Amino acid sequence: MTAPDLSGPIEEAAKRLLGCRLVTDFGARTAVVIEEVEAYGGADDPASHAYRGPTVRNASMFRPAGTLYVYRSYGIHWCANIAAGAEGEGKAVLIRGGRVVEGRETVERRRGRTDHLADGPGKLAQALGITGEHDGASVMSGPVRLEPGPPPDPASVHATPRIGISRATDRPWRFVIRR
DNA sequence: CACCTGATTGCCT
DNA sequence: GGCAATCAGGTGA
Repeated sequence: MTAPDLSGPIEEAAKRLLGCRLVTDFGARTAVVIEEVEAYGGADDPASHAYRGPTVRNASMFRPAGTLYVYRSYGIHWCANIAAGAEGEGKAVLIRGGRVVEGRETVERRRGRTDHLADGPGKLAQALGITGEHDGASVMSGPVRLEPGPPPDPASVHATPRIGISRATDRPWRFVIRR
């Protein structure tokens, strides 16, 4: 059991995160199995926050693979990414959705509901208690941990265009596990 | 089910 | 000043 390989093409790194677990332990241990991700490139990807180079906000994207990049979306939600590729490239994988497998009661309390607990990037971050204070942490050793899991059946992995973006909409860089 | 809208904050143009 | 990698609740078919 070793952490997934996040080097190489960003789409491959993204697919390798499917089936892995994202785990936090803030008061109680909570975990999701990652079932939906999106790949974001660096200077070559107009849809990426890293497209125009490093800024204070996106600095974590340019750090070594495995660095958390947490940003605020629409002024309300937190969204969690994992930097990938080589240091300085600005590539990252947005963790868009997952299935709660540990700490369900804690998650339900954080989410304020018992359904749709982590089926969206903002919901997943809230479910695990991930906020901007975790930006820049390592998922190998920090408070938000990436743990390996059984990879999904390749036949169940579907590629679609990315959601909610207006540029580079032709790239099928969203990957979901469907049965 | 599809579609629409309000909430709310920080970044870049 | 405009817009954004969203969510939740509403309406109507």
